[in-house]
Amino acid sequence: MSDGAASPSSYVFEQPCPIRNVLDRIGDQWSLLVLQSLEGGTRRFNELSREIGDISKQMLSRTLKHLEQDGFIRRTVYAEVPPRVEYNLTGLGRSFLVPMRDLVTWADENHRTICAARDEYTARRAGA
Amino acid sequence: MSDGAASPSSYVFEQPCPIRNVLDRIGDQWSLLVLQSLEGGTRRFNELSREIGDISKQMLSRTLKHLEQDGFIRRTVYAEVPPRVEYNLTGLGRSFLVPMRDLVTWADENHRTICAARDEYTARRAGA
DNA sequence: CGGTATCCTTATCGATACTG
DNA sequence: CAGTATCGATAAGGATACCG
Repeated sequence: MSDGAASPSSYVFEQPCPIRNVLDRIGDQWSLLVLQSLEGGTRRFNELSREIGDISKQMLSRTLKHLEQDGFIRRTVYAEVPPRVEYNLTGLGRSFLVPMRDLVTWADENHRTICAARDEYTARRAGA
Repeated sequence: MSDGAASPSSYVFEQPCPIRNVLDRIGDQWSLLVLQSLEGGTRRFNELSREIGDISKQMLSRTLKHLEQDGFIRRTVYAEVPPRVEYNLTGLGRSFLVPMRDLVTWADENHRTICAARDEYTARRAGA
């Protein structure tokens, strides 16, 4: 606070906001799942597809491309037949998972409270 | 559920995943902005609208309803003319912002690296 | 195997007119 | 002031055929 820079939260409302720029990317349906999967080690395209389960090839492809583009993951192609492509986390990707894990933990610890709040809200509307 | 159970990340792939259920809600375009704004204290509808700037009335209304429904914020109606409605954070909402702030800080600290990675990716595709 | 291109359906969102 | 209802544009997403 007292150091020169403003706190990060002070400019989340600015129009090209760097924080929103970053968070919007990983806030999508699939990025977190892919990252979690890769945390378990190197994975190939179809391994990821099977592990995540309900993701389409297109979305997996896009998500991987985005993550690679942002430097979260590394894509390695082996000149073999049949072709082999491996994905794994970069240091950046790994470092991202640190604060992310706290948020996941929070969600885990509070989802019951949240569900209860939703039910209560619904009940109030119905009963009122 | 958390006691003695597997780590939260172990069931992010399950179909009705509580973590995704929670994170999908606050991962939208506006929830975080509204929460950040309310962190500054009690706000009224049009105050939020002005502070966030580029949000439509409809989206603000929906976002507020979702956040209220999930127990992140409290909506207080005063029986006055003209009508006055105030929004503020609940304890749950406040507690959510703790891990969220770490993620925002991470995004703030790493957005340059990410932008550089994006540029490099683009350059590689163009130059290759 | 590891994707991309295409088609089509559905969800999202902004603008705005209207209500209490 | 504080929203809700309706409409239309657009983007996201799934299914799948096809390519290297």
